[in-house]
Amino acid sequence: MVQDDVRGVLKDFYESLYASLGPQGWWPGRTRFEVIVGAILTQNTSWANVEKAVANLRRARALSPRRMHALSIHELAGLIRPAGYFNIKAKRLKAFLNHLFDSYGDGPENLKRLLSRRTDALRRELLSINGIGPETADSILLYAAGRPVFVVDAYTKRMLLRHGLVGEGAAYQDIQRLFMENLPHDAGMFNEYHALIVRVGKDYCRAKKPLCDRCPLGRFL
DNA sequence: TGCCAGGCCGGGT
DNA sequence: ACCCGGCATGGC
Repeated sequence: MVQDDVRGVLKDFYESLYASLGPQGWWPGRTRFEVIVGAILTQNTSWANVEKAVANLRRARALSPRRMHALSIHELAGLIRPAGYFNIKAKRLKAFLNHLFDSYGDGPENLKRLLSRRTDALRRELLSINGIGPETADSILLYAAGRPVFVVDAYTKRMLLRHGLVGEGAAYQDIQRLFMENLPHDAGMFNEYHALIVRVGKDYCRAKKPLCDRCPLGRFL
């Protein structure tokens, strides 16, 4: 498939999804810190379970870097239990907070200073934290820092696979490049595009039901 | 009732 | 550079 076809298809997907479902208003979190917490908690986990964990954190007044940092890893694990993998994820949240406070101090501006680094440096820094991989880092870049970075997830890969735009062996970077080399680097559009893909994946499709009637893209997912 | 959900790490080849 | 087992809850 030639480059212009890919470009047109990616653009058509976006327009079809947006036309049928409208703006999704992501990320579903109130603050930048909450976005980061949600990004870690939702790793291989349904958002419904993440919401329960976030509600627990809110009830415990633990949704600020300082308050969460003050919790023991055991207390934190107890609060995020509904999100699954709670021991691992408690460790990952702690790893992020330890990095934040060690490198940017304990002042109220520490998160703001981290998130104002240049995009490529920030991405590498996030990836260096144990528990933050490519998708989590890019979710933070796009949804917490507002950078024009395309977020790739399992739904994205399935969409491209089922439309024959990539092969089974396609890596995260391959898929991200496909979007970023063929679309304008517009954070608002990348925001909606990823959110729309997830919306369709969640509401209209199943992993073992490749073809789904009612899907805005016809054969999508 | 098993399968799946908005991944990532660590150890092994 | 891949490949794989482990991590865990809740909804359908």
